[in-house]
Amino acid sequence: MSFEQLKLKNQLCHRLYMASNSIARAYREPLSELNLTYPQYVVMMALWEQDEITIAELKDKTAIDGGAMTQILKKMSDKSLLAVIKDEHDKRKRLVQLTQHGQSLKLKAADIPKNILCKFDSVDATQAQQLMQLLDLVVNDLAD
Amino acid sequence: MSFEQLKLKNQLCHRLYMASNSIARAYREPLSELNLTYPQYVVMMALWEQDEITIAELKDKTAIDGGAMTQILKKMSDKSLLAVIKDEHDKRKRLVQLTQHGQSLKLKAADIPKNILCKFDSVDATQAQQLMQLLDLVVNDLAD
DNA sequence: TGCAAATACTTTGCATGCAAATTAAAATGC
DNA sequence: GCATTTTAATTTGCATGCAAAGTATTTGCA
Repeated sequence: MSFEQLKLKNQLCHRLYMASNSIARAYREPLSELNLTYPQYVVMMALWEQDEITIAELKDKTAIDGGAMTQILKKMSDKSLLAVIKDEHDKRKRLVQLTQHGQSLKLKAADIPKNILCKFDSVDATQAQQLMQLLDLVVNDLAD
Repeated sequence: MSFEQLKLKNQLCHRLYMASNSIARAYREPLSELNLTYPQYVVMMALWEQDEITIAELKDKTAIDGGAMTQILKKMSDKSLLAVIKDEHDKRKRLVQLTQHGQSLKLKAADIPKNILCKFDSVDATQAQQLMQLLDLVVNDLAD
């Protein structure tokens, strides 16, 4: 038996593993200038779109794990990027709110996506769109 | 300014992040039956293809970080899946060798890829191929 | 009304991913 | 030949990703 199905070159999962790590690595340098890790940047993007949302909503938007989210928000709060405040209507919930500093960082981050995209010599805009659509299918099919 | 480029729905990186985590999560259950984590499974696939290679070659094939690789190999060695032996020709190098147990696990793993693939209701074989090709472009463009 | 079940988070423990520092050994260069 | 550089791994420290257990509230319902 050749076990073709077990060869690394045929594994979609391994491609995703490498691509995800590669792109996260590519963001590392530009994000370090903002003193942000990649997941922290994802949280910031979510909050720049909509501020003052609950932790649960933030988890939905970012797909970041709950256990990790607590730690990430704590570190971001320590850096005065945001504040986590109680929801008076439902004391189980907590609201996440950008600080002035957190809001102002949006301007500094504005050029990052462009600077990453310019590294893609072989992938044009159409292919990038196509790639995102295919990835959405994968994510949806694997969702519970 | 709308800052479209900072919206999560436009981030290829976030799609990759979610897709990679999703698929790794999908492997978790079937792999737990083999007592393997996902990166350990990747190491096994590499060794099933070619046994008795150096750690450096294993890193190349798997794209697993060196620091992590040492830990992963130690755990796999503790589980008697493989052995790490000295290379007598070059004492800097170490060779990784599957045990009988490690080799025999290949049969039990043979059905895993199929069982994952059947979760993809929306992605046919052609799209999966296309997706892998696009991911290869991304990885290559981001390679140093 | 009162209690079990569901929610929203936090905490804990384990397994990476990654950068940087360290160690050991081999290859180079002068 | 020998010091310098390069290569191969390991070690260390930090930041997640994730499952499972724990805590505090709120809902649902009998």
